[in-house]
Parts: sequence; C-alpha cells; structure tokens
Amino acid sequence: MKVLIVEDDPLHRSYLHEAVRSALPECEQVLEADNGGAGEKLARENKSAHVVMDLQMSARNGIEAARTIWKERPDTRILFWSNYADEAYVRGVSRIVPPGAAYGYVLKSASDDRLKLALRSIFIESQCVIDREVRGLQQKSLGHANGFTDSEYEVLMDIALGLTDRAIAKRRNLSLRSVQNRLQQLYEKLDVYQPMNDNEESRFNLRARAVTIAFLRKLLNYSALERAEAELADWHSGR
Amino acid sequence: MKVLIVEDDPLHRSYLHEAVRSALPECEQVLEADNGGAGEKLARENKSAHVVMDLQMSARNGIEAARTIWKERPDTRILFWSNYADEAYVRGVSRIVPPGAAYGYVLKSASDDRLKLALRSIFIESQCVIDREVRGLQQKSLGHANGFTDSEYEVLMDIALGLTDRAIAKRRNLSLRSVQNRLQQLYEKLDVYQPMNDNEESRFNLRARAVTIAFLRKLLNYSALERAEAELADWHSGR
DNA sequence: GTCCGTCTTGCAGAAACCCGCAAATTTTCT
DNA sequence: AGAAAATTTGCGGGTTTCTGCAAGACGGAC
Repeated sequence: MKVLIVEDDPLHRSYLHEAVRSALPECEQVLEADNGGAGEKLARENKSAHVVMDLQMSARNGIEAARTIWKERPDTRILFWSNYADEAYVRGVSRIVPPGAAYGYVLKSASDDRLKLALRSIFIESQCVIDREVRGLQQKSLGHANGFTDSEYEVLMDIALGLTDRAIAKRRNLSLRSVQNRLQQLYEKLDVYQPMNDNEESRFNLRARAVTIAFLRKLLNYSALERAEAELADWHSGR
Repeated sequence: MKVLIVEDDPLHRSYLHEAVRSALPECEQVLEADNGGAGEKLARENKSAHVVMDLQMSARNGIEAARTIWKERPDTRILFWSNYADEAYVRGVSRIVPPGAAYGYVLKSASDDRLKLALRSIFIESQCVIDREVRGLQQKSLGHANGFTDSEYEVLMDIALGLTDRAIAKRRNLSLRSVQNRLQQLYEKLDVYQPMNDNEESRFNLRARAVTIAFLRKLLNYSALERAEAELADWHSGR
C-alpha cells in the first residue's frame, strides 16, 4: 500500500507522515507533495489510491486537486485534513465526491487517535469518516432546515462574484424577476434586514450585506470565491 | 528575559518554543497561549515585553490581541509570525503599531535561521524586522503609487460591510456625492470595469465586484472583515 | 497675492435594484 | 388524476446606485 500526503506546511506534513507510519504498518511507501498541483501529478504517476489532503494550500487548492484526482480515478480514497469546518469547505467537498467513494473529513484539532482511526477506517475498511463538527454542518446544509437550497447558494455565489441581476438571469437561464425572487429568499434566510443595534435609520445595501454576512458565517471563504471565479470564467469562455 | 508565545496550532507552538530556546539562551521562561484572549491575559499578568504572535487564530484574532497588549504597554516587542502576507494583514498591523515600537513580521515559510535571526534582532537589538515579501506590500500600500489611500481603503471596508452610500456619508461625515466620488476612484483603481473575456455585454455590479476583487487580491480577508464589523458596531453604539 | 491641482458638493438623469401583487407554470403529494 | 405547494414570470413603482457636468473650497507652489 502507498499513501500520498498533500500538505502545505512542513510541520504538519511530517506529523502526518509519522501518523501514517504508525497507524498503517502495512503501508510500504509514503509520498509527499507540498501543493495541489504536485499532488495531482504524483497521484497520476503512482496511481495512488490513498490520499491525505489538506484543504487551503496557497498554490493550488485542495478541493481542486481532489476533483482532478477523483476525475481520473473515482475509487481513490481521500482523507481531507483541514484546519476549519467552514460550511464553504464542507459544501465544496460534498459537491465533488463521486458516488460511492470512500472519503473522510477530519479537523486538524482532532486528537492523534482520531486521526489514526480515521486513516485505518478509510484506507483499510473503505468507510466514510466525518468529524462530528463537520457532520453537523453537512446535515444542516443538505437537509434545508436552517440551511440553504442549492439555488440559494448559487445565487449567493453569483452576487458574491459581483454579477448583476441580468447577468445571473442569463447564466442560470431564468427571468430577471426569478433571480430577484431568489435574492429575496436569500436575504430572508441570511437575516439581512436586522437594523443594526435597533438604530432605525441604518439600513444596509442588501446585496452587499448578504455577501458580508455569508463571509462572517463562513458560508463563503476565499477558496470558494476563487473556485466560483474560475467557474465563471469557464462559463464565460463557453459563451 | 521572558517570552510569550501566542499560537493556535500545537505543532507550530512547540516548534516556536524550540526556536526561542535555541535562539535566545538568555531567555529563562517561555509562556504559551493558544488564542488571543489567553495571550492578552498572560501578557498582562507577566508584564511580558517579548511576544511572538500568530495572526489568524480561530478564537481571538492576533491583531486584536496585539492591539490591547500594545495599548497597555506600548514598548512591548512583538514578532508577528504568519502564514500569509495578505495586504489586509499588513495593513492591519501597520495601523496598530505604536510609534517607535519594535516589531517584526516573518512568514511561517521562512527558514529556521531567518526566524531565529528575527527573534534576536527584535528582542535583543530592538530592531524592526520585516520579511521581504511583506515589505514589498507595505511600500506599495503606503506610498500610494499603485496602492490605495486611506480614504479609498475606508470606503472599501464600508461597502464590504454592506453599508449604503448614505450610511457611509453619515459615518465619514461626507456628502452623498463625495462618497460616490470615492467609490468611483476605488472602482478605477480596482479595475472593476474590465468586461470579462472581452464579452461586451457582461458588466458587473460595480459595488459588489469591487469587494470581490479586493478579496481575490487579498486586500480584504476574513479577519479584516471581522475587525471592520466590530468597529462598525462600536461606532453605531456611540450613535 | 495668483495660479493650479485636488477634494467636496449639488443637480439631474439613466440604469439597476428591491419588492408587492397576481397570473401562469412546475413540482410534489396523496 | 387532482389538489396543494412551490417556482417562475410579468408589471409597476419606489429607492439606490452610478455618472457627467459644473460650481465652490482648500492647500500648496511660485
């Protein structure tokens, strides 16, 4: 068995290396990459079926890397090992995991044991292991109790990118009014209307405020924005 | 001599501890805190004059912590040790460093030697040490060659918070039109007008797009937004 | 002082945004 | 299939944003 580690930070990388060695004695080789691009390359060359991946690396995003790896070999097992449980990340991961694939999401703040257990469960038993904190988000975001539907999330990304109503309508094949409807739902759910500190006359620019709140609530983050921007460019070049 | 380490990540914390021990043999005690709040407390209790501080910690921000520490003892020497050189961080730090104080800004990607050298320069020699990458940003942002004036940055934060033109005018004591002038300057400098992929009819919502671009260029980030939101709440409660 | 540049302000109009109302359409459920 | 619920769409109008034009205001340079 071979394991590929994709991780920015040298300290974390060697810590992971150690953890893999100790949790998986049957592993005869550990590969390391320090950014997403190198990770993809190594995975391709070595036909790696077992990957531990950091999200948020400066050069190339972990989610991007995971996506291309999974596109080439959908049965690859990937353990995401991340600092944060932002909804933006969780959503980003759920969107790309192929049906039936085994994967995991463990926070860096988890204990040694938890990490090692996750490594064995995923790589040996092919089970999915999702940290409790992360799991909570996933439930909430998919079962739309408090969470957002896909269309609301879509329109959120669109205004975060700075598109006009008209542009969104074109992109999503909707009428202008429908877009505005979705925006209204979004504003409602994000609770944009609260007049800060019961100061009556302080109103917000709803559109901009929605993005702000989404950021503060970690529905959005840099990496999500980056991905959205790339998708937009794609769509744009395809007319 | 005592040194206080404020750092989220246990791995990085112990690495720092080691570095301090080896670079500063005259240091007889190393204190550790794992978030900004605890850091402030320890600094206060121990009258620490030498601090190594991580920016971006989940609980309480490094910049916030540094600010209160410096408010209580402006001669404290602080070395900021950060993953990123976002302009938002650099700007945030420059804004709070007291006149004449010795401080440093070193990236986590720097070598062992660089870190140790910085530790000695700042704590022993009272010199300022700023990483080259960071320095570049600082130049650009202060000397307003390509950078932004304070008023432009202010208005950028304000729209990022989701304020209306009117609200900004009230907050900054300007007329509506002046606010809009500054917005125009901002749009100009951020190059918001470029029609994506020479597609003529795709225009952006300038206000939202400006924020997006600022994020992508790292003029803004989560922590800056968080601070701005807190400032806004302050201002609001003071009518 | 005068001149020049930058910043501020008002006015006005085009475009975009926000939203209530109501009809048409699609989806979901029984 | 038929009813209920959710979505989509058009219309209309009130508000906000964006911008050109032009008239002061402030400050520094000569």
